[in-house]
Amino acid sequence: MKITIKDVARMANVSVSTVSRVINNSPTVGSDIRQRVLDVLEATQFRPNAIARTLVKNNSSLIGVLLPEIKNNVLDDMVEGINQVARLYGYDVVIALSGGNAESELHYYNLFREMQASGIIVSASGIRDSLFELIEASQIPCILVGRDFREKSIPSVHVDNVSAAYEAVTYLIQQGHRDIAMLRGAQGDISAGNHRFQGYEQALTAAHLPVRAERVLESALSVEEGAASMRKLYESGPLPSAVFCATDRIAIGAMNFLAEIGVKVPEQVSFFGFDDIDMTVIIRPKLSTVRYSASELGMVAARNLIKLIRGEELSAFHWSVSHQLKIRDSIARLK
Amino acid sequence: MKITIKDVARMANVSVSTVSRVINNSPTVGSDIRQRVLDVLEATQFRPNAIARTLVKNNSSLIGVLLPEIKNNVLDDMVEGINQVARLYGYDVVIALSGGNAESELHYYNLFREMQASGIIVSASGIRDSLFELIEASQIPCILVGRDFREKSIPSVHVDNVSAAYEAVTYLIQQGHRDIAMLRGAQGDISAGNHRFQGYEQALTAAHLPVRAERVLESALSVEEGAASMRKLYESGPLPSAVFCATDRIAIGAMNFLAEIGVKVPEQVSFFGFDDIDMTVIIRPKLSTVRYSASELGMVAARNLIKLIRGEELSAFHWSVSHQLKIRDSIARLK
DNA sequence: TTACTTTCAGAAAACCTTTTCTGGATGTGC
DNA sequence: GCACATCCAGAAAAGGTTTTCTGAAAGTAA
Repeated sequence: MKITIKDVARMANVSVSTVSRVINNSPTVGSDIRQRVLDVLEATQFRPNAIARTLVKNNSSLIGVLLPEIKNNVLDDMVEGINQVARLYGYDVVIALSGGNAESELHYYNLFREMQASGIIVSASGIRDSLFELIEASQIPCILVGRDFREKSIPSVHVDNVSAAYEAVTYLIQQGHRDIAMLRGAQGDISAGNHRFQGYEQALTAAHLPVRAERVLESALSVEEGAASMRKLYESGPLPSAVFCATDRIAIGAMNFLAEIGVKVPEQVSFFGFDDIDMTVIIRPKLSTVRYSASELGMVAARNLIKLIRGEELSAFHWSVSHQLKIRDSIARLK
Repeated sequence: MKITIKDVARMANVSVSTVSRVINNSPTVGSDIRQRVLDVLEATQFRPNAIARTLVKNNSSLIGVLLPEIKNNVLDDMVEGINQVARLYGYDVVIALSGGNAESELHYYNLFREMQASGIIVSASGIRDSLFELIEASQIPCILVGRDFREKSIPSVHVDNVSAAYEAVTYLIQQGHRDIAMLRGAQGDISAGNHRFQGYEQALTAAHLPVRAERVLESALSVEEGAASMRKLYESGPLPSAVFCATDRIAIGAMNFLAEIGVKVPEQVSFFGFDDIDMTVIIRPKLSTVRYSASELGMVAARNLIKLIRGEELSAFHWSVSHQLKIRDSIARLK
């Protein structure tokens, strides 16, 4: 049998209202009675039913975070950032994992809605249009993370993927590379990959280099898929002099494949990654990559979501987080 | 203004009870009226308030998962496993991240309690005694994962860390190693590390080898800490011929440190890891390690938690999940 | 037709809090 | 001693849903 506020009231010989007032630190209760209630509270280890409280207050103080998966190393830091500012403002954050599955995605988004979450943060890699429509239709505060959605009607925070990719590829060009391939994310699935591809395109074009379709391969984000894509590239003709990868994991898989067949990095092929996960400095050669702060991503998202919840004015509708190139050992300078 | 079941009832010209019955597929409503309600439901996109429902049903169908962090690669697979069976049985799973912080740990555990979660799964690495007492005191179904708690009163599922470590270290001994160091997790913090250390001790003792305190170093679970511990070991005297590490991440960090100072693995020092994360086959030499199925861990936990929730008889109180040695290139055979 | 059962929808209670409203007791100013 | 304000605690309403209870209408058997 679960203990309720009624039980506490009975045991302390006061009304339920009084108990509630003590729990919520209302000053309008005498110190002797307050102490009596406090004692019972302590003795019973009573925790108020948040469900009932949310119902009457019509406010859950809950922020839902919807992620596709967590293997992706950057998400841990991001959630950490969200947690940090959310807790500061008195919100709790709970996470749901969609497994990258459209049905799950909708299910958990709706769960957050039904749980009366105050707001929702959606990690946008892999997000489907169906979820989009739902977000736009429902009036619950929501922020997208990790994907550049300048064109859309939902506020978002992201790395400026286009610029970052542009800078990375331009660096490769400056090092003398002319035949630069790209291992991008799957076309429809991850929009960050799309934007990184745009940056790649723009950099080549700006340098009057051709963008050749056979030099651009799709790959899922995993190490294994990176290796598979690299194999395809290898088998399809002469090796490019450099490869720009949509994520570090793809790059690591690709480099590993080359190592196994005896191709030397960076002597024969140079590599550029994206994300700066911890393994970039473990593998040999150390991977050059684009670094950004995932926790900052989370903090900006949480901060603005809370503004949205409170009905405050937003300073902007889309924010980006700074990035920088980390040049390490995976790039050869061509004369 | 939020739309409620009352609004739907009014619009369909029926009572709220009838709407509720339609939503919950009660057969006791005529087909013409049902259709009328269904139409309004469709038109309004109404979602019942889960908060109110939980309050009256006294059943949330929610499983809370409390994790220290998610950078640890195995947790993703574990949650995947939990999700899979939970959804099968009609439960939703939400995750909270404690950041390995005692206060957060209690906070989120209590949040799950207050949210009337049907059950809770706690990933036990890093768990504090305060949380323990709380779990034992509250009568809400709970299962511990990832740590061997045979001695405790809370049901748990885990890898048999003692045996697995015993087998790994015994393998090293069979390969001719006599001076085997261990990089274990921090003493109090991670109990899996404790049990893995026990296995290490037992294997040495069984082979009549001494367990020398200066050969056992504590290390947090990260790559960076693994490197730091290895540096300490290196500076404290002659190198051991083999190192058994409590996790792959520690091993990877340690091996990387040796690579940087020019010590050859496995020629000069052999390595054994634990977890079989994806990077074990990427680094050179490929790391020998202990493999187990994290998703199985999650599935067993979820399955038994649901039994507990339903009040069914448990087949056991502690379960273990199978493991196997993955022998790769990080171990030299000594003559 | 009568008496009875069956079908189906509405009324109302219940779930557990918070909060407004009410009113009794006490204190204050004249 | 009276009018009034102040303080504090209890009563009750509210929040949105589910479910039991009730009862009207329709159907069935004699």
